[in-house]
Amino acid sequence: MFLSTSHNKIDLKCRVSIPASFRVNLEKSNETLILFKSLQFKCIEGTTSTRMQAYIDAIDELDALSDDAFLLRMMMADSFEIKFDINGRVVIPDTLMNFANLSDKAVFMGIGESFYIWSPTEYENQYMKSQQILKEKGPPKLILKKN
Amino acid sequence: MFLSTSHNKIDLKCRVSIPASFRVNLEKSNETLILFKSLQFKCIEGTTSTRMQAYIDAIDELDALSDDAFLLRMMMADSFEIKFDINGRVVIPDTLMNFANLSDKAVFMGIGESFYIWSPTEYENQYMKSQQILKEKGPPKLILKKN
DNA sequence: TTGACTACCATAAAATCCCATGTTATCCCA
DNA sequence: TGGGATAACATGGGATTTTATGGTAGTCAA
Repeated sequence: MFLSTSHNKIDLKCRVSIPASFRVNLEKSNETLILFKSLQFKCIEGTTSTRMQAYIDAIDELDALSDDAFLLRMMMADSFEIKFDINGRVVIPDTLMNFANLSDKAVFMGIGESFYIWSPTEYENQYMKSQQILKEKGPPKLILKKN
Repeated sequence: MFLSTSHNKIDLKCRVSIPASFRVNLEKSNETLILFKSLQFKCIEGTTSTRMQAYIDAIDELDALSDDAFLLRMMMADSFEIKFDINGRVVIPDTLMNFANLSDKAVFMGIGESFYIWSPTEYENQYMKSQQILKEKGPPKLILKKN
């Protein structure tokens, strides 16, 4: 489970510390980390290799000529298997730095099975948006059912 | 089951004792504790990791682009897996301290499948409100389902 | 030989662990 | 049923370990 949010610094070599709790999560289940362009937002998404494999398998279920399959294959092409250094840091590939508009700060946001890496400003925007939706539409129906 | 109410002190390191009965509850079922921002109130909600995992699984069931999925992901970002120290205390993350307006005292309120942590004043308000509603509208029409 | 990349070392700040203590609740036996 | 003994609980403080992050040295390839 990837939970919680933290703000870490990106140095001149594009190194960032992955939050310790995320790292532990990966280590416990003996998973390697995959980073890729989010299909929904201007941010990087991180997840386990197992979950990435599930995406790959899902492509085979689709019509091979469909737009969906095409997009998913493109996503794979912009995915990176990432290694940690001894201190729990990773280097963010240039492509992803540019895509997510990252420079010197990164916001890590755990969303359960995976996590997002945002630029601070983009994170701010999305957070505001969620508060707005919550205010207008109330909590997800799922929550009310289970309570 | 989380039941009953208790008032505990928060120290300068943001540590609080989780009421023993809540702790026993978690230990018996071998659960870890998750704390997160309530989507309904200005308080912290505590629950088991199993229950949180159910929410996470639910995200994959939803349309990934829907508002509900978006809000649930945001909820994960404001959730924390919490460890106990040897005395049954936890540290409340800064984000949650601020959100629930906590400083030196916390009110723990068991509500069945989860529990709330309120600031004393906010707790007072909500309690008053419930008494008021009870007085005006009478007791809730509760229908117990037979299994 | 230079430039990019990787592995490793260093350090301050923060989180965590563990011991100590007063207080409250529980037990047990007369 | 009373009351002392015992255990459980809530809380304080200090020692220790992690974590995030800066820097340096080594490696490989163009």
